[in-house]
Amino acid sequence: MTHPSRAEQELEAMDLVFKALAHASRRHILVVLHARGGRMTAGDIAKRFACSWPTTTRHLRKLEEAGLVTTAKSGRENSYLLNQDRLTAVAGGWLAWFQQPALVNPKTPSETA
Amino acid sequence: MTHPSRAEQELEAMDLVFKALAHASRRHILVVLHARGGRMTAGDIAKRFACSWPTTTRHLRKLEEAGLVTTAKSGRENSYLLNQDRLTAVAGGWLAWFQQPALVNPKTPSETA
DNA sequence: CTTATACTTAGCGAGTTGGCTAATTTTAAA
DNA sequence: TTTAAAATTAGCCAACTCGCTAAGTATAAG
Repeated sequence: MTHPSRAEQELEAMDLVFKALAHASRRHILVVLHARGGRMTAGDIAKRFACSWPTTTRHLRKLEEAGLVTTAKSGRENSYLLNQDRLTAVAGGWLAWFQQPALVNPKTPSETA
Repeated sequence: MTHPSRAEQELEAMDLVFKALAHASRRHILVVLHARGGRMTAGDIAKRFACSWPTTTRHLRKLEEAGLVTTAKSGRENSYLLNQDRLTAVAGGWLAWFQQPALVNPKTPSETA
């Protein structure tokens, strides 16, 4: 195949989102970013965390790769913008599955495969 | 300190849940489990996945440690039960944060620290 | 031009993850 | 009692994660 299908891209995208949410520091960054109105410079974010600035940069990179934040450079400052819609759409979308009733009968009499 | 505080326990619990959700196979197990009514044997789960049975067992162990499934042994079969409430409470609870308005003014004139 | 500021990139190292096969355990069937 | 089935545990290994420090880049200030 020459290119991944749309469905494969979405699965890959979802995987990046959940992997991004797997670390407490990254979840924390998103919360702080939201609390501060959805926009902060890299320095303001780094200042608020115990880990070193390069470590924070790498966390931000993963959030960016997952599409959960975008960057906007201006002068020598680099701002990060929360992509709230994507967070709630992807993670919330997956989670919403579990509000739905089950697809099949829990215990069918003909329990084939 | 002799024991972790309640808040620390909850943070630790949330971390286990999000780490459990970080792998596509584990998310898939939860979805299949829900679709089949919330209860399946280890064998039925293992059959539906490409990876080996021991690998699936380990995924199930992580889901169990996160409190997302519980086990019920009966004879030589081991059933896994979906803990749907915990999944939606913990993951959904964190996500719900982002439906709330921001805590502080996005761009206060006195941009201190 | 030189220096400081704001960040990122490079690269190291300990620890974790996730795949596998082989071996073991437990219970049911013959 | 022997054999088969269901599942887990043990242990190996390559790959990834995430912390760090040091070095580099780009822009603004002096």
